[in-house]
Amino acid sequence: MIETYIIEQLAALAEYKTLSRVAEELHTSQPALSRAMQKLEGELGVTLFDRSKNRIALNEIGELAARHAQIVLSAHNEMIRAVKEADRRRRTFSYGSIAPAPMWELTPILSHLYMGMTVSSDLQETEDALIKGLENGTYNLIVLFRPLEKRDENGNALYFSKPFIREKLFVLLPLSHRLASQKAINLSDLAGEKILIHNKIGFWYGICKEKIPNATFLEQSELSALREIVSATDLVSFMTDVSGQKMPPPKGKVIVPILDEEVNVQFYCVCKKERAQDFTALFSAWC
Amino acid sequence: MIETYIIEQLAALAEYKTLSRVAEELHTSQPALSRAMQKLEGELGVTLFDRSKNRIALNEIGELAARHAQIVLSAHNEMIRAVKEADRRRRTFSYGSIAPAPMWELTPILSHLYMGMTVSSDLQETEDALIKGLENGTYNLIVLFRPLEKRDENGNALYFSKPFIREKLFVLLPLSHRLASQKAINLSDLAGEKILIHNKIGFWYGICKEKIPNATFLEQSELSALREIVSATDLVSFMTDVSGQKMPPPKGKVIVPILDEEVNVQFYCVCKKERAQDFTALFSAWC
DNA sequence: CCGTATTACGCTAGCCGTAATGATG
DNA sequence: CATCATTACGGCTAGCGTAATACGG
Repeated sequence: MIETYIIEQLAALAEYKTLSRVAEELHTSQPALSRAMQKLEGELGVTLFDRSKNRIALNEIGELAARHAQIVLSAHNEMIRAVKEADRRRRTFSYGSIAPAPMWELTPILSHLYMGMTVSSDLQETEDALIKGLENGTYNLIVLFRPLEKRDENGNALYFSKPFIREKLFVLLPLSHRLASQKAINLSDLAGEKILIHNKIGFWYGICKEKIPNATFLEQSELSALREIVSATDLVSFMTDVSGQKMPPPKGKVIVPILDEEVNVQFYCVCKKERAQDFTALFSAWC
Repeated sequence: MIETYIIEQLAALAEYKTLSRVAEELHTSQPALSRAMQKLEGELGVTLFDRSKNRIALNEIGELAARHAQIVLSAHNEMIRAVKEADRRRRTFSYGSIAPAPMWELTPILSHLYMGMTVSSDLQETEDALIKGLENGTYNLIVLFRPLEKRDENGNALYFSKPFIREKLFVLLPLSHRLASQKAINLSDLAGEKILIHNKIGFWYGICKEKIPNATFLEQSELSALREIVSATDLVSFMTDVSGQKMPPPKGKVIVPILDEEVNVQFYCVCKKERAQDFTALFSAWC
């Protein structure tokens, strides 16, 4: 049985060539290494080094041993990595969302429900990325804007979906805007406009770009900066009913509802069917 | 850094379930194991066990860790195996031969030339098995009955072949045999005979079976027993000029040369081209 | 109670670092 | 003589085993 520290030293010797260099790299002493390499040869009963009085070098078998040592160390490090990763996952509740608003609601609920655990959330622009994350265990839960109905070959549901909050998109227009007096508009009415938009709003971003022809989108990822620019200019921008509760809409703008069905959204919390019962407490937290 | 003995103990715990059982299997004490498992958790900073006061069991992450431990141990054992195997190979000169006679000559030469090394020789019936052994490193050298001319895609010779001894086959006939008075015969003349034959004579065995139609071969693998039976019966059998030097032919038999070219053999020592220079001393040992 | 895990405690084998030695270019 | 490996030596710690403790079926 070869102890790990010796395997590490052997691999390091193959890399750094001299004991003194290895001693520096591994923060130990030349004599310690000299002894360890002798001990290694003794345990194996095999000569691994060409030695002259003040020079040591791996021989052919020593090189072979060092390559194997590297393999052992890789397995060793992978073991540590995997265990720590598994533990980290066990200690964090991780979910992904297609839009920011559900995260504002869900994270406080989860933090309260799973006390002592870290709650981690990701915003993703596509459903596919979220489903993939749910499948590979990255997410315990995902938030989509539709229930997920996929079934296996026997017709059994693979996922459990639970309605969560609704969210509705509005457009913010300057008072002087040609559409400012409308009761409601369609996204297509904004064709050709210059529009200020936050680029970290999940699926909203794609929907808006898709449904408004020929618009120029001025992107901004800093929320506070975005609000300042909205206030200071006559540019068109967006808000939702949920974001309106979080922060007051800027003065001097008209808030006009949008008629498109795609931006009047019911969100759903989705988890794997077999884990649904683990989340009963969570799913009964809103009703 | 997790020392090997702890990894071994973790893997053993997964297998044997209780510390006391592991203590027996690994020839150590319960307390030593208890401490080591605590130390392991401490180093990883991860809880690996479900504990009650007098019971310990791997939890989910512990099981994961144990599976990885098994992988590390496999790599570890493979390292030791490979190094010892490489060392064993380095200490033995191994060659294969298509027939026994070259071995009688070659082994003494090699033993003398490579003093301190073990000389190991295999008798093989087919050229293919020998060439394969030369390619995969099992043999440093092989003895065939022809030079090996194979070349790589650039027309460079892959092998170096050096003529070795010659050997010629004779048939031993009882004085009363119908062919006993012939000066020489062909193998085909023995068609239909009952023939006593040693089955560990490499390629001779196949050649004889092939060239003598309808003969009945009585096989014997013990050389001394074979000689006794030859002496005591009127069966046909074989010898060669080289085997005749090793031991006197039995009395009461006629020794008749065989004319077939295939049993009048020039042997060749063959090694990989790139190793030919390692064997210059050997190849100049006969000339 | 017997089997099991853990804690307590003293021992010591083994590993370490410093210093000395020897060789080499 | 600067650099490197090895040997010598004393110190110390980490792991050991025994014994004691505690719990559970």
